[in-house]
Amino acid sequence: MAYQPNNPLMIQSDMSVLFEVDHPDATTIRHVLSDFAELEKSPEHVHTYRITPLSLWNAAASGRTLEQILDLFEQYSKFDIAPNVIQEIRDQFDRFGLLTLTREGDRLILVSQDPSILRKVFRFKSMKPYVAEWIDEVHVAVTASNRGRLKQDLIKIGYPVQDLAGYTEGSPLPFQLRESCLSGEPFALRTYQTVAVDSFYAGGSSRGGSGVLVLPCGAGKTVIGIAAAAKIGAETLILTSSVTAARQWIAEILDKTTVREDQIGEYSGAQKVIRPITVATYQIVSRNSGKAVQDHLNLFNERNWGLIIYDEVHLLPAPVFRVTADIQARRRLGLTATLIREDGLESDVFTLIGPKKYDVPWKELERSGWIATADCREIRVALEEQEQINYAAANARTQARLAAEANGKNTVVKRLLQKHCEDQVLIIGQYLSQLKKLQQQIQAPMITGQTSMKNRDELYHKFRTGAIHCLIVSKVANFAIDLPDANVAIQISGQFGSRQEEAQRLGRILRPKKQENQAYFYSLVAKNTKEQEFAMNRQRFLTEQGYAYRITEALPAESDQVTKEVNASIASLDAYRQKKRKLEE
DNA sequence: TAGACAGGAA
DNA sequence: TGAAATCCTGTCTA
Repeated sequence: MAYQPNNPLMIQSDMSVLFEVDHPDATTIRHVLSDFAELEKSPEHVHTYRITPLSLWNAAASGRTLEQILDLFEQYSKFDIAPNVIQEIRDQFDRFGLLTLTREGDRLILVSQDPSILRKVFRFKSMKPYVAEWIDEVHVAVTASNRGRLKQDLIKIGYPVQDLAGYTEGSPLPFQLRESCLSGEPFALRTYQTVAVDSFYAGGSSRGGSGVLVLPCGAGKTVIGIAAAAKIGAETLILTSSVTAARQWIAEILDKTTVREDQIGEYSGAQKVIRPITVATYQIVSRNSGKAVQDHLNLFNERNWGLIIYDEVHLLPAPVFRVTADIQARRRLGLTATLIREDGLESDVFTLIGPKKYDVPWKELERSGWIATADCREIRVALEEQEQINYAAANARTQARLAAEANGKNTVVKRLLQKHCEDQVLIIGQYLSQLKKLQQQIQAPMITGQTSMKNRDELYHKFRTGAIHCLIVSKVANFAIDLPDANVAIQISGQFGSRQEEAQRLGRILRPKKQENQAYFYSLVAKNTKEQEFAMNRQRFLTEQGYAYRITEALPAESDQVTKEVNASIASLDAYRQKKRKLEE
């Protein structure tokens, strides 16, 4: 193969891949590429991916073959590829499955077809304590209680192990999915949900049964978790990130399965009920105050669980990993919208919960109509003259804040509100002071952490029924799962470069719409500031999913007259809607 | 024996 | 890099 100027991929010897995204086959290429490489940068024309050992192992685990990767290179690479790159990919790819962990009676055996591998592994000092007995050249017995820690240490030295040691079945708890919800609506798994459950379970009792499923918000993670539990048919422990999420799980299980109310327990601060199906919060498990920690750890041994589900695995606190390391004999299912963790504990997810088993591309769901089509725009707002002076003089710490609170953003918000006066709009921001200021200017209701639950419910209700069409929300939007759906989101500031947050916020508006299945996501960014860099990092995840951000510049600030007109039009629209609603009732 | 509220943790 | 939200626990009131 020689130089192919029209091909879009450049694979470099530092394991980075440059990808020209304007290529006609970009969608297909991204689909394969994102399975074995991580997106690092995604500006307009050329995206940078990085191939890491972990990304290759995850690819191997979710069923990608080395041939598929090499075919992609063959077909689309601009230059000849340095042999060391191919070698490295082959090497890492082959490493997955080189070592397997199996069971023999109550002993765990580390197996390798190649005796030199085992010798190499146990030359590491950190590995020596695990040896119980060298059975022969290719079989080493290891202490069973260290299953989790052994896997962690193995991955640290670069040898992921395929865990085939099987699981304890757990106490049986047979139940089925209903054919219709309690409301009478018919209920059935969607095709991709069935595929997800099957790929989690695939391979039978030893191979299948532990891993992570990656699904976008709104794709029905709960339903998939429930279906997996039903398939296994054993007592199940579900760990969630908040009490609201826990209650939602309970409600969904009651709604969609034959499980009785007296079979489900909530284990949280409010009540600590352990039943065949128990839903607990991470908080209570990871909390360590005196003797309480022991009580909560016992939760894992309290019953003979056949499955442990980790909801929102990307939020899993480090202490829960420690507990999880000890319970490797139980089936584990991780659910998440993104495997990315800003704290870099991805390898712990890989070893202690399991490898990625299935990944639904957002774009695919969009095509089949399960989620709305999103139009994402980044609008760059110039700083005012005085702001520029302040910005230049400030230290790095205050610079970020100054950029986030740029005055010009408010004007843009007003203009967007005018444009979307027929839509349900969420305005999301990071700083309370900024949100308050905006609130004074546009007279829309606001929800923050301080807003009482009663007040929130009332506002949610009004927003859902359309009595109000614009809601300002603070960081509550990241956690509150009962936040109503909107079709327009305006992000006026965000937390540094959190990709995870960006994904969550977009997820807010992706639920399918009744009429036009179209959503709008605007991200307001101060021009020529740190915020522009943060925004780039934030958008990486969405670019990975195939969303293109269109970047536009805001027009110069407008007069107060515009503001007044916009306010008037919002007020009259609200009044109109209220009247219409009353008439309907 | 709930519910409200404040304070601590991470 | 820092602000804001969460959950949990303990105390007080009716």
